[in-house]
This record gives sequence, C-alpha cells and structure tokens, in this order.
Amino acid sequence: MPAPKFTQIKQFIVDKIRSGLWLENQRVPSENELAKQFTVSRMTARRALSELTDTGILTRSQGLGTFVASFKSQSSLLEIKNIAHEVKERNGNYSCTVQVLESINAVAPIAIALGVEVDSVVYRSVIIHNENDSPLQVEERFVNPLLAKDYLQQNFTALTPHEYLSTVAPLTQARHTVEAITPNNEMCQWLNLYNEEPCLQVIRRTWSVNGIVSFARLISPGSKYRLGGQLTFKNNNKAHNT
Amino acid sequence: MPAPKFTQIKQFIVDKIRSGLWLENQRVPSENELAKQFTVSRMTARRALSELTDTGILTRSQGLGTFVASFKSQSSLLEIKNIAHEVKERNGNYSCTVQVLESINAVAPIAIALGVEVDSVVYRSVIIHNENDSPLQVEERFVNPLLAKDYLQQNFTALTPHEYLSTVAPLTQARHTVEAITPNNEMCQWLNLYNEEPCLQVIRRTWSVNGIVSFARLISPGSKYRLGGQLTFKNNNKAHNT
DNA sequence: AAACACATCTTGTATATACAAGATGATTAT
DNA sequence: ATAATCATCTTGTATATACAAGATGTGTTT
Repeated sequence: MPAPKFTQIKQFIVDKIRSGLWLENQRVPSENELAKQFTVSRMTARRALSELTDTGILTRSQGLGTFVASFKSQSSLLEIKNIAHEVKERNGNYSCTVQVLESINAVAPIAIALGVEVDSVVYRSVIIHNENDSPLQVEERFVNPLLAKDYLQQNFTALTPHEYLSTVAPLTQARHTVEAITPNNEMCQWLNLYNEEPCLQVIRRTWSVNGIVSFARLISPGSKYRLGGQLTFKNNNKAHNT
Repeated sequence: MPAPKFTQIKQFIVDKIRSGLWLENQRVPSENELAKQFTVSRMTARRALSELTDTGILTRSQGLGTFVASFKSQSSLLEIKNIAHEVKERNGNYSCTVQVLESINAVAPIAIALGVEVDSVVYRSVIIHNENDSPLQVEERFVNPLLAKDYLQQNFTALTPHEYLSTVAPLTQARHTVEAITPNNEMCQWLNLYNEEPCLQVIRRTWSVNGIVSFARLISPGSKYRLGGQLTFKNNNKAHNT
C-alpha cells in the first residue's frame, strides 16, 4: 500500500527544502500547478500545502501564493517531559520518595501564585525523583485544597501528583518558566549535593476551570539534567493512544 | 462577516473543553453528528475536528471516534526567542557589543560539534547583548568557515550572526539544549557578575544542506533571564508575513 | 499622467459524493 | 458455546464543483 497522495506531495516539497533547492521565502508551486504535476485534484494538492503551513514549514497568502517559511527570528521549542517517562526512555531505573506531605499556611508568594488568601491553608508535597537510586529532581508542589481535597491521602509512589491532579480537576492551561538558581541548604541535602551546584528550576502552574490547581517547582542539578529540543524539517508523526 | 463555519465548530468544541463540560478522554460528537447539529457538510465538520487534532486538543482513531486529548505526561513546550526581539518587545533599550571576532584552531569538543577536523581553522565570535546598557546575554559562536567564509567581515551590530548565517546558508535544522552552569571568570567579566551566579546556558546547533553551519552558546545570568512557555486551550492564530 | 474597470491569477470556504478501512455489536452457522 | 459473517458505525482518502476574496497586471477612460 503506497503512501497517500497528499503525503507524497508533502514529502516532495519537504525534500526540495531540505536539500536546499528551494530557499527561504521562495515561492512554491500553486495548488493548481501541483495538482497538474501530480495528476491529483486541487483539494489534494491543497491539503499538502495546508498541512505544511500548519507545521510552520510554509506560509501562505491569499491572492499571492505559497512560500517557504523564513527562519529569521523564528522561535524554537523545548519540551518539558514527564520525568518518570524520561528516565524509563533511557532505560534507567526510576524510583521516587515522598519527603514531605503536609498542610501549611501559605505565605504571600505561595498564596499569590495559587490565587488564595495569604495565610490560608494549602497542601504541600516534596517528592524526590531518582534515577538509579540517585536523586535527579526534586518536585515541590503547592496545591489548592479546595480543588483537590484528598491530596494528602494519595500514594504518590504509584501515581505522580500531576497524574492525580489531572483526574480530579480537568486541566485547561499550563504555564512554565525555566531559570538557573542556586539551591538552598535544604535543596542541597535532598539532591545530595556537596558543594553548591547551579540547578535548573522549572516552575509549572496548572489551571482548571475553577482556578489555579497547583504550583510546582521542579529542581534538578545542572550537571545531571538538561532540557532538549529540536526544530527540524521532517514530517510529523501523529501518535494515537486508544 | 461572521466567522467561518469550521471556526465556529472549533470554538464550540474548545469552549466545552475549557469549561470542563467535556473531560479528558471523553468522546466528542462524530463528524456526522456535528454536521447535522450545525447543518453543515460532513467535510466542514471534519475540518474542525482535524484541525483541533493537529493542535493536540483532540485525538482521533479510525473506526472508534474522536476524543478529548489526555493531559497525562503531555510534554509542554518552551520558546527560545531572538533576544533582540525579546528586549524590544518589553520596551527595553537593546544594544550589543562585539567582544571577539577571530579565527582559531578548533580544539576537540568544538571540532566535533562543528563536524570539522581537530585543529582546523574555525571562526569564533563573542557578542554581548545588552538591555538598557546592562549585559543580558553572551553569545559565543563557532562557525564552520567553509560554509560562511565572509563571517569575520560582518558588522554584527547591524545584523545578528543568526540572521547573517540564515542568508548565506539555508538552514534545515536546529537543535537546542538548556542547562544550568557555573560561569567561568571570563564569562563573569563579560556579564558583569561580581560573585559566581548560576547561569542559564542554551546551546544551539544549526544545520544546513552541506553540514553544520555553526554552534552557539547563549549564556545569561539566572537572575536576569528565564525562558517561558505556555500550553493553553485557545485557537492558534496564523500570522502571515508577506 | 492618473484613475478606473476588468481579466486572471492566487488562496479560502463550503458542499456533495464516493469508496476504503478500522472497530463493534448482532446475527447466523458450525 | 464458539466461530464466522454481516450490518453499521466510525474516521481516512480523494475528487469535482462552486463561489468568495485578495493581489496584480492590463487596458481603457478620464
């Protein structure tokens, strides 16, 4: 069974660009030209062009034509993956230990980040994620008790906090920031760091319909952890989980 | 002029999910059901479902149906933007100074990263990017001289290295890693750091048809710079630059 | 020379139709 | 009871057609 026609046309265009034959901002054949060239209908040629436009490889302009997208000042993307999956992907031995699971009174910055009143009760958990029994990441999480009231009763060695929270409050949004920080004493102990090593800190806030569900700090030693990402000119594979 | 029909259907679906009425993994109406409900053709309803699938909001499975995508272990994305644009976007005063512009003999790690022979000649530039005359980021770049032979003759205060390289060698791929590092003495001087502050380091390798064009280290003090990103449930706006 | 109208290219939206192919449950035959 | 068949739902691919709307050059008129 051959590849669908629109896929063949996509591949044809991507190859031209990858090989450098078609340069940035250069015009690509119109829908009608491609349709004639590949003896397909205009709608099929259109589908190839549209999908490549959606992935950022082409840009289109009504009345003008279709062009190879420009790289200039194009923003690239980095992935933040689930740490347990990441460890398992590289065949590491994943484990985690729950260090703290408590309810505290929120000081101002925490309260503001969670959208609750200062000094009100919030839940806090600290979990250490290990790769081959060596600490790789500390996850400190503050949770809005109104939106996840059974949080403290969970067994987080079985289900990660993020997975649990996904079930109790449907998430609608997530925001991240990444920065380099100096770990404090407590953090050095958790991460088993002798000297103060710079750490990568990811802050993740997740939102549901009813407000901010939780607020997490993911801290990893700079020598052990890095974020990766790439921007490439290949067909995107659509994965389906049934 | 009202919004196109397929957009209205997309909005309808996104609203249901955002409001929490349709939960993760829940089934959404089929193409035929939506077509009947909105009195449009099946192809129009299909377009709405397909586009939401491409953006990761829905998942589809032939023979089964269409479902609200799961958040579980979903990887989120961070943007790496052009630093000059970033400064200008927040109304800062952008400037840059060229510290180093030379040709050197590549030591092993540099040569390997560039895909050239050890000890062969490569170009090196160090540029400091300032926001309001205070150093925000150091860009150290190693360039393959075969693919950009006029690199040393450029005026990088007018055109950034990345922009220049885009014109001489069509880029086909880019790869990034982000990590937290301790700056060395030289770097502290460039960044005007008195005490050793953790820094965020982005390493960017760009590829063209003929090989690796350049290899850049972008280093910013952790207190001044962070990467941000969000994952949200809104319609994506397609911007077109003519 | 400037302004207008027109033809013609482009992409964008929308429909109707046809068949392929995966999943599922009900029916039927063994 | 088990297995095979079938009908029917779903999504996936592909085409032909129609009109809308943006961009551009070519005449024509003023």
